[in-house]
Amino acid sequence: MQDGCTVNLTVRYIARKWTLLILLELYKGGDHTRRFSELKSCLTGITQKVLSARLKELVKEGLVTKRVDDSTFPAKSEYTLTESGLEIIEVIKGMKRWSLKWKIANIECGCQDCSQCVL
Amino acid sequence: MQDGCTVNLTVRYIARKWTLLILLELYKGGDHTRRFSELKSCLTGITQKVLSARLKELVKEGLVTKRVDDSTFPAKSEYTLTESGLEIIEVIKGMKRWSLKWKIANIECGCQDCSQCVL
DNA sequence: CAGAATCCCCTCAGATACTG
DNA sequence: CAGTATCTGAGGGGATTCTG
Repeated sequence: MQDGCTVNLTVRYIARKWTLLILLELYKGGDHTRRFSELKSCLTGITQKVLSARLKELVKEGLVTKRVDDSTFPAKSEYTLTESGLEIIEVIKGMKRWSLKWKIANIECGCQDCSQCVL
Repeated sequence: MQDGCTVNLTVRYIARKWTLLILLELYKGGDHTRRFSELKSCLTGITQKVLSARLKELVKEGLVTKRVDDSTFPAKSEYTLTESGLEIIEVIKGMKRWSLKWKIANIECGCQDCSQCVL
């Protein structure tokens, strides 16, 4: 399986729909932390199922940690970027520089992670 | 469409199955050039249909140029990395460093683009 | 609030066969 | 050699409903 190559795997991993956007939202949050509901409302159009699945994947791969506060009801869930999560943001910044320079598909982009954004 | 974000688009673009592997094969070739049949035999398991489709996409987005030599029969087709193609390889190197450090899914990887490879 | 469970659609990629 | 055409299956993601 050539699919098994490390770089390829990583790229395919973060390219799953919504994954990169979730990472960027966490990066923007204070302490690189966001609640489930915050992510849900930031990421227009995402479904709970997908958000939940992506977060679970990210936790599993160590890019994000999860903390549940059940002192209150309903319980709150907070998700935070880990060290590896922060480091992959740096790689993504490099990718962003490339994409702004070369404009895949000449897309005019007006949303969060472009010229004016955090990256 | 949050999908429209530049970085996200770029990542999803090169994460299509085989795309990254094709770029790496071209990078390894002399003058960053490879023939269709060479790519076909290097990339074990790829079908002509998919190889053809990916190359067409890469040419369209300007990462690769195509040159046809029809002075002979059958005609030969050569594909070469462009400047933007070469630059994205550099970004991919950054991604590779990350993936070797953090090992997505703890995959043991023995193939071309890992520790011993060109990247 | 933060999910889990179903159902459904639809794209992507593989297999195969054909052509200039 | 370098593709194109057609068919098919698997899986990813959307919509909706239910629960601790």
